[in-house]
Amino acid sequence: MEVSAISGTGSRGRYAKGVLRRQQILDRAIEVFADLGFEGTSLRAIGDAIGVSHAALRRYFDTREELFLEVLREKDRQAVTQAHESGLDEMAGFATLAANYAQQAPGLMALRHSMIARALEPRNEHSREFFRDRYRSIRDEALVVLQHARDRGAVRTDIPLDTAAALMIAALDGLSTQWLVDPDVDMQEGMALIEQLLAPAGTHAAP
Amino acid sequence: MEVSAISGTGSRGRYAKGVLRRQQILDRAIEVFADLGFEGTSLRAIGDAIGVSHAALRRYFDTREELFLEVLREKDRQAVTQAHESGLDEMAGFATLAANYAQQAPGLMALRHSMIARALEPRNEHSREFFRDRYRSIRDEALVVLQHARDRGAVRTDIPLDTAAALMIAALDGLSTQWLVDPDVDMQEGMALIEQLLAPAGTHAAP
DNA sequence: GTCTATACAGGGATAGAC
DNA sequence: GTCTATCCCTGTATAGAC
Repeated sequence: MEVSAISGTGSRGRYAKGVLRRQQILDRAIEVFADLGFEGTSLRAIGDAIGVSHAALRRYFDTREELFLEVLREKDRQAVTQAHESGLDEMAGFATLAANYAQQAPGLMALRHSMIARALEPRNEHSREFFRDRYRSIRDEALVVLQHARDRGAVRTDIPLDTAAALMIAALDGLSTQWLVDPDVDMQEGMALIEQLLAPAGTHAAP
Repeated sequence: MEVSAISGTGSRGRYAKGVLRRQQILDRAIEVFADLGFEGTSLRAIGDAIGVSHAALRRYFDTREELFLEVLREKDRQAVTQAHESGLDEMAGFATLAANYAQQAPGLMALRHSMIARALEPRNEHSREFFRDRYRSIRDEALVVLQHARDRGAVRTDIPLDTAAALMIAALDGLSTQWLVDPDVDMQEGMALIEQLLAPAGTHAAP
C-alpha cells in the first residue's frame, strides 16, 4: 500500500502507511488512557480501539513500555514547541503558567507518574535513563529562564540558580501529585509562592 | 476482639498467631520489594518467601493493593513516632533532615511512587483517598513546624504558611523523584535552598 | 510490510476441600 | 487457616497468511 501522507512533496513515501499507523497508535493510546487509566490501557485495548490485533502493535513498538515512552517524548516535543512559540522563556510568571499547563492535562501527568514508577523498577535502566535525561534537560531549560529573570532583576542574587531550577521543577512535580489526589490543592498558589520567594527582597510579582 | 500480641499481659490472645502472621507478611513484603521492585513483589513471591501459598495471604489482606497500603501506613506511624521522639517538630533545619531521611529509604520512596501511580487509576478511589488524607495530614504537620519556626523568627512573615507547607512537601517529593532517577541530584541542597528562601531577609540558616 | 492467529508464562482474584 | 485448582487477564513471542 503506497499511501503518500505528505501532499505536495511529490515523493510517494513507501512507508507512509506505517508512519500514519504509528501515529494513530500513539493518538489512540492517549485516548484509551484517558478512559481506562494506565492499567486499563493494555495493548489489546489499544488494538481494539484501532481495529487491529494487539500483535500488530509490535511492528511499531518493541514493548508497551516503549510505546508509552514515545507518547511522553512526543508530548515533550509539543510542549517545547509551544513554549518557544509563545516566548515562554522570556516571560515573567512562568512558574504559575507551568502550573496552569499541568492542570490542563491531568491524564498526561498521571501517565508520567505511572511511567516514572515503572522506571524505578530494579531492571528498568532504560526508562530510568529516559527520565534522568529528561529531568536534566528541563532543569537546564528552567535554568535559562531563571538566568533571564535574574538579568531583569526579578530573581535574588544570593542563591545558586541551578539548585533553584531543580527546586522549581520539584515544586511543580510535587504540587501536581498533591493536586492529582486532591483537587482542593491549589497548584497556582504554590507556584506563585515559590516565585515570590525567588524574587529579591521588597519585590512583588508584576501582573 | 481479643487480640493480645503483647507478652506480659497474661491473656493469651486467641488470634495472636494471626497477628504475628500478618506482621510477618508485611515484613517480608518489604524485603521482597527491596530485591524485586514493585512488579516483582507478587503475592506469589511474598507467599514463597514465607512458605505459604499466595491464596493464604488473602486471610489477612483483601487485595494486594491493601497489603501495600498497610505497609505504607505502618511506615508512616513509625516515622511519626521517630519524629516526636527526636523532637523534630521543634528542630531547625528540618527540611534538610527530611531530605536525609528520604535518602535513607529509597525503596520506601519507590514504593510510595508506585502506589501513588496506582491511586491515579480511574476506579481506585480508595487508594486515592488514602493519599489525599495522608497529604492533608503531613501538610498539617509541616504547618505546625513552620508556625513554630516563625515564632522563633526563622520564617518570613509575608507569606501564607499553609501554602508554604504544601510547597515544602512538594519540594521534598519532587526532589526525591529527581534523585531516584538520578543519584547525582542533591536533595539536601534543594531543601537547604527552600529553607533559605523561607528565612527572613538578611537571615542565614544557623548550623 | 503488515497483520492475524496462536501459544506461553505469569499475574490477581476466587471457590471449595480439608 | 491454609491448600489446590481454576478463571480471566496481561505482555511477550513466533509462525505464517497476504
